[in-house]
Amino acid sequence: MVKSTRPREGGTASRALDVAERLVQVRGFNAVSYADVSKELGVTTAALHYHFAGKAELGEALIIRYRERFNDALEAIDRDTSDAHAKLEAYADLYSGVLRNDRMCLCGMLAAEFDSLSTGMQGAVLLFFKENEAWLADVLQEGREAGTLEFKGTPLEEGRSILSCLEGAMLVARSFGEIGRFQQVVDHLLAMLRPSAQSG
Amino acid sequence: MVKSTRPREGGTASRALDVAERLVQVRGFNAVSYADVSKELGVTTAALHYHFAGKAELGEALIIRYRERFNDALEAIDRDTSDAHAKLEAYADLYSGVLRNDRMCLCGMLAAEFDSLSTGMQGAVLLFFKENEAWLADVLQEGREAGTLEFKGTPLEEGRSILSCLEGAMLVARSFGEIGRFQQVVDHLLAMLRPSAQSG
DNA sequence: GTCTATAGGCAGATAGAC
DNA sequence: GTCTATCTGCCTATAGAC
Repeated sequence: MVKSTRPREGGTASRALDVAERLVQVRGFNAVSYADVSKELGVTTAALHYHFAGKAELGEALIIRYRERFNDALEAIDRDTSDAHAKLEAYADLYSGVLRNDRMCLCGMLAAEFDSLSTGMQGAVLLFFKENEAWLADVLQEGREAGTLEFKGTPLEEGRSILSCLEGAMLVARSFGEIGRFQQVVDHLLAMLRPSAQSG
Repeated sequence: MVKSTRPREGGTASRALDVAERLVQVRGFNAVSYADVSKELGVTTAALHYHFAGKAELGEALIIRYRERFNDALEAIDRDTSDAHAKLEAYADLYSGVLRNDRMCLCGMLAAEFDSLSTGMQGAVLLFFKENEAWLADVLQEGREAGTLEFKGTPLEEGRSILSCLEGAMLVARSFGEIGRFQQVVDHLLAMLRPSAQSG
């Protein structure tokens, strides 16, 4: 079960998650230590253990909060945007924002380290992906019905492709330190979804 | 400079690379230790240090050999296949093979851990990507001229998109343990390149 | 909630014998 | 080329004072 005991905003637990999130998104989970987080936080590792029983629990809390915030952002998109194509652009912008902060998507990063994670963290990562795919599928379905998006196969299949491509584009673009590489893939993907888009 | 001092096939250095390669592709570089590799190899860590000065040197040798073998495979595709579309299918099959062994692309894995790698390893990873993109660009150019492939933009841009999408598809598919997810993205990408392919 | 102190283990790495 | 032995440092984690 992926529960959410939201730590109080501004409290130590919350700030610990802020620091850990950034470090993990930049270096990877296995390259971040309790000492890294607690030092930057200005407390001892013992204090950190008071808030999170172990590194795995800290990692799980990290994913859960990331996922909740991401879902909030998706709801905001649904609220503010009606056109399906514009929703996809807004979705891609979420990723662009992460990349501009020199970070990788938290769950994309953890997907690479998947086999070395606790089962709790693994489950939380997969849940994040599933919810993203489901949201994308809904948007694609809307767009298809409204005639503003065209694609082969089912909305879920197309959503899965989009998620995979965005994660990969982040991964590679960040290595090169060239955000333009990410945007190019996004433009390519969105162009393919335009009604009657010719491939060549 | 990315030099290649090929270790003798079957020797300790070569077998060490075999073991390390598999472990890194499964767990990630930062979750693999000298002890892990040497233990599985049946030698001590001191012996491993005789062949590779440090973990970074081992890592670099890993990428260099991986890259050389990958380039050999690309040459083989060029030799055995004339149709551009078939070349792309063969290229995707290289990745499928990696995934079937429950592994991630070595350089995709290291791209996630990029910021925690030595500069030598970083350079080798980027070189791998660049060479892949260049090969893809060549194939795409051939296909466009032969009329067997259609795509928007330059061959290099399209090649970069393909590389990113394949790496991302591996990343996500492997987390779910569902190779079918990877194949679905591949089918989608290849379908988009068919001449006169309609998007919807 | 945070601290000091410390345990126990594993990391990468080296010296020197064989 | 491989070994034993060892070093130093960092890791996660805990006990107990404040």
